[in-house]
Amino acid sequence: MPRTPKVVEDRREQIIDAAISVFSRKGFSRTINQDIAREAGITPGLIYHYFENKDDLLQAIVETRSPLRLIRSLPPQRLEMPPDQFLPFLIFQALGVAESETFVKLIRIFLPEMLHNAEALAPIRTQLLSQIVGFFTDYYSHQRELGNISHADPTFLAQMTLSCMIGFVLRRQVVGDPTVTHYSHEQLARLMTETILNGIVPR
Amino acid sequence: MPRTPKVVEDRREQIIDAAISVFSRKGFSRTINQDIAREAGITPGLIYHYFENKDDLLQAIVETRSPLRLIRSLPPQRLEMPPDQFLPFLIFQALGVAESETFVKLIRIFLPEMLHNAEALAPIRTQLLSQIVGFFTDYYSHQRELGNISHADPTFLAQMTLSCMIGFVLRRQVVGDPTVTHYSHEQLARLMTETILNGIVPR
Amino acid sequence: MPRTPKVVEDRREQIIDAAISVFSRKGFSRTINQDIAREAGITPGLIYHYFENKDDLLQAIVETRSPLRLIRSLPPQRLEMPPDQFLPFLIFQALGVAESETFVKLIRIFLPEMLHNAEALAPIRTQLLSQIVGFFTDYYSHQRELGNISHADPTFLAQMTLSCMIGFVLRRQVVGDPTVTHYSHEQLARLMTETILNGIVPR
Amino acid sequence: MPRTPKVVEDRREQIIDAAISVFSRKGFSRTINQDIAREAGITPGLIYHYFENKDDLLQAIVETRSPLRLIRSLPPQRLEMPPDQFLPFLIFQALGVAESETFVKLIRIFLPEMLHNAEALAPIRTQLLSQIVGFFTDYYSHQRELGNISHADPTFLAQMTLSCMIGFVLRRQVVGDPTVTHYSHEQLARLMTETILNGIVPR
DNA sequence: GATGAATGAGTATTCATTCAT
DNA sequence: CATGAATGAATACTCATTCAT
Repeated sequence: MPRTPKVVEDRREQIIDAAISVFSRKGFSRTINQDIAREAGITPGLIYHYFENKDDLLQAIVETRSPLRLIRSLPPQRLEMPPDQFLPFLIFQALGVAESETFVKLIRIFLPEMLHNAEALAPIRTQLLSQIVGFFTDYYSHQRELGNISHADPTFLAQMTLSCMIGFVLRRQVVGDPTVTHYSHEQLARLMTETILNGIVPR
Repeated sequence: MPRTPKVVEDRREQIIDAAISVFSRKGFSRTINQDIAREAGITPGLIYHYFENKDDLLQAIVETRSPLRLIRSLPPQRLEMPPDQFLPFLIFQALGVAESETFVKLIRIFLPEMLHNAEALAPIRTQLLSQIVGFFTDYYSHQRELGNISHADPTFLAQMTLSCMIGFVLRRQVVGDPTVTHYSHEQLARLMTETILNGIVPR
Repeated sequence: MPRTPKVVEDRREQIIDAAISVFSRKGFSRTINQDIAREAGITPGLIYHYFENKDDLLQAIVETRSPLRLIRSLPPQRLEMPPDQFLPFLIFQALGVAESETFVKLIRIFLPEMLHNAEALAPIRTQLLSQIVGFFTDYYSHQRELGNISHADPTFLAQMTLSCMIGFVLRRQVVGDPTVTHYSHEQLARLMTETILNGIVPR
Repeated sequence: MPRTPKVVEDRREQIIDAAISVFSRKGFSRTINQDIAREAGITPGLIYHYFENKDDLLQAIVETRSPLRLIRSLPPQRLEMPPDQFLPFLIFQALGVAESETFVKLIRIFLPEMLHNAEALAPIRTQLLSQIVGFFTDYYSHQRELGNISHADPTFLAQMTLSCMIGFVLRRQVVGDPTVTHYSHEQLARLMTETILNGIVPR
């Protein structure tokens, strides 16, 4: 069995992992190749054996570590579950992914680059979020047909659910807002669900 | 009164404004002093008459253009208004500020720097958001006492309202998510309010 | 009177002169910026104040030191002189230019680059030589009309005269062929003229 | 007889041929070992089994592909032929060699290196040209004794004939001068001979 | 013999910062 | 105040060469 391809892949992976760590810590621009090489335990020249240049390395991160595939882990068979059961479960799961060490690293890399290096990260902008919105919209539409929810506009409801989670994750993991870091995932899932379901007007 | 100090102030302001424009467009690291000078219509050397160095210029932006003061525009006298009147008004106002050209520029500068240049932006993290959360908490607490809302935890409700708005603004202005950019501020204010007030469970 | 433009021009010229010296000695590829800077008595970074990059510096040499203008020094009023007077004079003058220190330096730079960096030196290839050929053709045509020469094809005669001089200069200055370096310009002019005029067949 | 040495020779030849192709196209300095390896269908490391380093490979080209041996193809037995028969034949033959694909490649390699990498190519400079000059000198001297030519200085006549051919070849193959590329070898041989024989003064 | 991953010295280029004018 | 030439340290990237496999 061939050994060479395996080695190549491993070293490439290793450099990508090292780059993710350093980029997420110092940012893409502030990271020098020596940082990546040190983290990967290699010399800087070797990076260019596997990648055209620094931008290509970033691109490789986007392509091989893209959170796009995470979407596929969303459970389509649960569309039948009513919101009071499904939302806590889904939010809890989603927070688990979005606040995992790996995912947070990627956010810390992609978010700034999305702002000032737009073209490199177009797929994330255009695909990732619209997939998630689509998933939520499908769920809410289905539940509305079942009579389980009353909301007039499933698409906006999807947008709002997603925005709300993004807002929390951003403040907790990116901004480091000290006023929201103390909630557990369980608490967040329960409190968000409750609010979304019942609203705030007394019944 | 001497004229010179005034001129100095003006020139400082002019450089700060130029820096905000360029930083927000290209990012702090990718901006070179020549960019700022060109935008300000001066030469690079002159920047060093008014600022110690590039970091000091960023610091000056934080100090003189901090959105902290925007909070003071929040209308404390309206605490008595019931949520169905106050929320649409407040959200509409908040979106007007948060999605104003000036504010968006600052977000585009501060968000990445907050991630990878933490110390420089500590005040924003620690003060700005907690003030807003405080404002919302006060409002919701008061309304709860008035019996206008039923929510058990005014603080979490404040957190969620804020996260939701942040999520929307981030996707619209920073990520450029094409699935949410078509809503008008009026629509967003109305739809968000409706959802927050009534929830999604049929009554 | 403004001083700045003058200084800028001088420094640019100085760098170009330094580059010509080093390029002609070591060749373009083998010359590092530190060589040029040392020769010019500056630091390498300053080169980039005046030139985009190394190729741009070569381009500047082509444009500002091009031997194209030397052609204009060819004496058009002498077209009437018969070949036995004109050729020795012209060849002597041409050798004086072509074997001047300045011109030889340029040949040593341009000849290799013409081979392997073609696009940068297109003007020299397409303009310089055709101008010279044109000059000779005009002269020989005119002399033929005057009955002073019998050659059937003035254009080929022009080509041959030029090729002959180029061949001598190449061997003397570029190849360093030891078998031709001992001729003086006067000797070369006299011997070449004699051969061109009379040929080698006994009359 | 062992087979291995033969293979070694073949592989060496193959690398030399590849190097000649790439060097002549891109120049020695601009060629990287990967270029040579690709052209030869091998990997870069293998080059170092057959050559010490890049310079050694150039040296091997000089030694094994030197055009010095081409001289031996010059027809010594024809010294008796009068110039009006011999010159057209000789020039035609010489052009055929000098403008052959192989020879032109070598010129394109050696000419630049001769300028900026002098020591490596000393033999070519000192031997090749003096052999050719010697051949011509012998011929012209002999013909002068036979009374077939009147020229006073056979050595200079040899120099001039050679320079003239070199000038043509240089302009056609190296400089790419568009004003001389249209002549056929036959035309060149005939026109040059005619001019050398008769000169341009009417008889 | 052959590979190609790995090294490390070298080099072009960038750019914040200084400072003489 | 203002300029912009000048510096020099940093840094991305290249490539000849080595060597374990």
